[in-house]
Amino acid sequence: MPELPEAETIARALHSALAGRALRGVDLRRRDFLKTGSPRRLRGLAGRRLEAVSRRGKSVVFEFAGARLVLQLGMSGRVQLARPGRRPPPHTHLVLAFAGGWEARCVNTRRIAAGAHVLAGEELGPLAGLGPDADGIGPDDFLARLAGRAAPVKAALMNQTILAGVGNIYSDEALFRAGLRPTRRVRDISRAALLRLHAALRAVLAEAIAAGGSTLADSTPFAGAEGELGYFTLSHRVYGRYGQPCLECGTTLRRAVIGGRSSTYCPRCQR
DNA sequence: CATTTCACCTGGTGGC
DNA sequence: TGCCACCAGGTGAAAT
Repeated sequence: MPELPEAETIARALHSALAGRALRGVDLRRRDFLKTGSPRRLRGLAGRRLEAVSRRGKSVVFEFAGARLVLQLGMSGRVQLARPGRRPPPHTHLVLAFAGGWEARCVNTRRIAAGAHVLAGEELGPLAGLGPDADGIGPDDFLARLAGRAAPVKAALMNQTILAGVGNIYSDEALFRAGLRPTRRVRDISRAALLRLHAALRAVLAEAIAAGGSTLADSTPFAGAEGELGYFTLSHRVYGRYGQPCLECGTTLRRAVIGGRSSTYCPRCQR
C-alpha cells in the first residue's frame, strides 16, 4: 500500500514530467473523490502553471501559484502518466491534463481513505496536524515525540500525528530490523532500543525510496510508454510473510493484531 | 488529552 | 466451474 516511499516516487516522477507546465484541463470523473473544495474551485486551477510536485507524509502535493492540490492515495491509489486519447483505466476518478500532452490520471480501486483536496493559500486541509516526515526526522526529535507513550510501538509508528508517512509495511520492517516486538509499549522500551528503531526506520525508508527510483528509471513514463506510478517491490523481510520462516533464524513468523492492523514479527529476533 | 475501535470499499483468494 | 465468505489497510470519527 502506498506509504512514504511510494508517494515520494510518484511525486518525483510527476515533478520531472510536469513541473513548469500549465494545467490545461481538469476532469473530475467521480464527484465524491473531491474531499476539500468545490468542483468549481478545482476547475479554477485550469490555466495555472504547475510549479512543483512534492510529498508530505503519504500525500502527493501539486503546487500551483496560490493553490495546492493534495492527493491522498489511500489504500490503493495509483497515478498513471499517459498521453490523452487512450481510454483511462477503470476507477480513474480524476484526470489532470497538462500542456505538452501529458495526463496525470488518478486511479483508485478500493475507494478507502483516498481523495483530492483543493487548498487555497495557506490552507492545510488533510496536512494539518501531521507530525514531521519520517524520512527526515532526527534521533532527538524522534525520541522526544515518542517518549513516555503507552501505545504499542507499532501503533505509535503508524500514528501520523507523531510521525508522518509510515504505514503497516514499513513499520513492520523497521521493527524487525530493530529487534523490537510490535506489541511492546513505547514507554517500556529503552532509549538505546528506540535509537536503534530510529536508525532502522530511516534505513528502510531510504532503501525503499532508492528502489522506487530504480523502478522509475526502468519504466520511463516520459519516453512514451504508459507509466503506472505507485508500486514497486522492496523485498520485505517480515511484512506479508506470516507463517513463513524468519530469514535470520528460521523461526516461524507470527502475527499480532494491533489497532486493527495485522503485524508480522519474529518471536525470537524481536523482543 | 491519549488511546482504542470501527466503518468505509472492492478485488483477490481460498474453501467447498 | 462457480459461488461466497473473508481479508487487506489509510483515515477520520466515535468511543473509551
